Amino acid sequence: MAASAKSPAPSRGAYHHGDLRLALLTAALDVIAADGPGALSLRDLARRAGVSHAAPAHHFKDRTGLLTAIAAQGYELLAEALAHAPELRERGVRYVRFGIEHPAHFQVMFTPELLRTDDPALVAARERAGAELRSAVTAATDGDADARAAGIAAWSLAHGFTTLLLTRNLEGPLAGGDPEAYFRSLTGLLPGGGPGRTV
Amino acid sequence: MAASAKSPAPSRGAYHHGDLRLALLTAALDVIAADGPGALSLRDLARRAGVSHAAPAHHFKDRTGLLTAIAAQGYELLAEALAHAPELRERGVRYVRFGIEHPAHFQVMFTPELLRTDDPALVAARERAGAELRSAVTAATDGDADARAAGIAAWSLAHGFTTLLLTRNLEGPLAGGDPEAYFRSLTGLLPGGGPGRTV
DNA sequence: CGGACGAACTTGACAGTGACTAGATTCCTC
DNA sequence: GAGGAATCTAGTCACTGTCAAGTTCGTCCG
Repeated sequence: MAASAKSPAPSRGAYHHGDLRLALLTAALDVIAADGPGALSLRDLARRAGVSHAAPAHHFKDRTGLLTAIAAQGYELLAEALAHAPELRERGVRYVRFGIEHPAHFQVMFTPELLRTDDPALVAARERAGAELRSAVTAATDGDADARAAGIAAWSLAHGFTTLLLTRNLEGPLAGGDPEAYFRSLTGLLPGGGPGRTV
Repeated sequence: MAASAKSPAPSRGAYHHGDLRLALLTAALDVIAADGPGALSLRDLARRAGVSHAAPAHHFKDRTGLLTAIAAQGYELLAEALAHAPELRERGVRYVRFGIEHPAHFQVMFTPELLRTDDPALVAARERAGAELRSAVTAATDGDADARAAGIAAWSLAHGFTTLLLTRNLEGPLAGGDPEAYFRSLTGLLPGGGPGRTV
């Protein structure tokens, strides 16, 4: 129609749809957040986007490909969220916040049987997020002998809290309160949580 | 659960199969442990047991019914594992051990969208396990004001560690060591871990 | 300017799945 | 023995992912 500039659109060319890949991804996130990865159907996504049932296969080879792309995106978002955080406790809070804001990503990232775990993009993104996690711990413990143990403890605490939260296992105790604030109070029970060691 | 008091046989009557219900459950656990709940197919289970494809429906109404039964059984096993443990740290270790020994149960128990969460048997079993968890915490904190917070911290730590372990996220750090022993060392970072308060 | 090329998408078909129904078989109890 | 419930078979339906072709469009090259 009008614009025939050589600059290819920011997100690939649009043919019948506009940006089908993006539309499929966001629709998939909606479905997963609502009913879990098991409820995901490529045909349903195609229907929502108003394209034919086989169109998704062109962007993601198959169901596993779609989920792998979501996981990779999730690790990138997580790495981004963790970066530039002052110290360990704050990174824990951001870990929890990431789970709350991106429940679909979180769930898919930690369900390995749904993914092509050797996908290069996935491996790279995961490594980036892992580096962020590790740097926070080593900075807090500052070369302590059992820095690794402290890191795993912190990760377990944040991960467990987030998981229990997303599986609706903390609704009674929290009673509608702010999860992040609650988690922040929990971190006081672990060493290295703040600027000064608390143990 | 049509429980007729006259039941003479220990494990229900055997007709064509022997004990189809049990066979289906154990086969399902194998499949889930290997490839996750998404790989579960009633037809496949029937094939493994050597019966027709519709036979499973007579024991479990549908796929969700089977998974709900597994979750309920899981909570019973967990309650049983937690009972009679001396103190909080030991219960945490047993929580981790439960996850290692019953990975399929663990995964299904904490995937609510796969279950009929209002199933009476499931609710009852969950309540039993929850009571065990709570009693361990209150015994350790002994009426402390933030006993609930400590309980959630302990639960988060054990749950997160188990989850990360089962999703193969700790293979690097642990390097084949004993997970239970490793977790036991982590609990030293939390208060109320031993007979005497450590904070 | 026009034709070739390739990417995005459509159409059609296939095997496998879960849910459902009706009917046959076997076992237990009386 | 006969009745009745538990158990299993067989067939159907709508749905799914995947494959193999076609079709339409943008772009580039001669």
